[in-house]
Amino acid sequence: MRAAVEAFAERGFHATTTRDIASRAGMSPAALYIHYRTKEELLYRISLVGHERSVRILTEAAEGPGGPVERLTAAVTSFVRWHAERHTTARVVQYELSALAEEHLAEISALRRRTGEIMRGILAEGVAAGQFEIPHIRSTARAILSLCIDVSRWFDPSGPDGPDVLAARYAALVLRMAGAGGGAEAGGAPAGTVTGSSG
Amino acid sequence: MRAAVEAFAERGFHATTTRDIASRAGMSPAALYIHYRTKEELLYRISLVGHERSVRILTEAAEGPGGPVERLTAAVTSFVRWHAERHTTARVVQYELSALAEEHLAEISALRRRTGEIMRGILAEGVAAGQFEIPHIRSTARAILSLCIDVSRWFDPSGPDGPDVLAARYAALVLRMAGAGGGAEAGGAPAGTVTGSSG
DNA sequence: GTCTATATGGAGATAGAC
DNA sequence: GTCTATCTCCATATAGAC
Repeated sequence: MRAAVEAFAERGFHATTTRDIASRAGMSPAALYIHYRTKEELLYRISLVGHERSVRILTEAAEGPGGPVERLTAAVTSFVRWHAERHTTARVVQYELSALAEEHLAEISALRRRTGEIMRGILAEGVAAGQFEIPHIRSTARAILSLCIDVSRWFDPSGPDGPDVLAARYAALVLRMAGAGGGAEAGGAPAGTVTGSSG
Repeated sequence: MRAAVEAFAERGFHATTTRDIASRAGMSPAALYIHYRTKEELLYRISLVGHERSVRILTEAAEGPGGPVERLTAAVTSFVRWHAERHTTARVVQYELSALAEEHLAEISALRRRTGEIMRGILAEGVAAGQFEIPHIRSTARAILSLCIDVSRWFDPSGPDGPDVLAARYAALVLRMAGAGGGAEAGGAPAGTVTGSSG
């Protein structure tokens, strides 16, 4: 499975051969079929684990300590960090959906809808508490998730910023998108500044 | 070429067969090879045209009328609109880079670097003019472009929001990311509100 | 559970007539 | 510039010994 993740991430699902996966795993091509019935099932397993992880990350943030600001910060921080640290896996999880069989895609799509719901929940909570100012929750939630997901497309581990730095910067950007920061410190305050306590 | 764009967008480059492209174009498979030497060259042409268009869109916005706020708004609006309206093409342009031959990828990469430079220029101009407040220009520019590009991945023409509505919402989000809006109207003002005149 | 060997199908690309 | 017919290669997946 690790070999398949690497190969799919490098070349894409369709450009990857079962021979490539097998040789990375130190096996013969035939040995793969003991563990997975088809190449697509291998992709499905990878995709399922990754999507379950995404839902878990966001759920833990959404139910975590603190108020909406802390929860949104936690959600973006850990979601971005995962997409950066595990950009290889994430790339397969996020960009190879069209290669899934129909019934597998349906199952995965349900998990993806769940991530949208969780993000909208965090934003709505913040608006209700008067801590966010968001003209259109649905679009904003989608934009935030889009921003996080796309990290896996361009992230380069040899680049200047590591996952933690990137995650912090993105969390600050997202707080701005959500109109957080109260009415007092706008414009002048550093984007990293966060109101509220706890952690 | 239009047939190839459609096929690549639907299935991905590697999953698309030359027979599929040919039949969409109402040709025999052999006829393709009169116009393009290989399937990869077809992708390269599509990618090149798309990237040149991206650079042109951003350049026109960056050199357009008004100040930094108007220019950033114009850049995001037209860039997002293109990724939504032409999401089929954009998907191929943005997500099939790994299928390009080495020398073609090098040429395309130069154009992609150019888009980053243009966006950083707009942001730097705004910071210098005191109209943007941006802790880290490079990351912010990359995030803004990432946000726009990723539109082509998820955009659904049958969804509730058309390209124009989406573009306007994204422009408003991006102004927030840039810390625009002066120091006066923070928190309370609708995200669509823009300071500055001209147009 | 792994191997070697292979069945089977379909891919990209070309030949040569028109 | 387009066609039909086809070459050649390599893909996924299986068979059967160990």
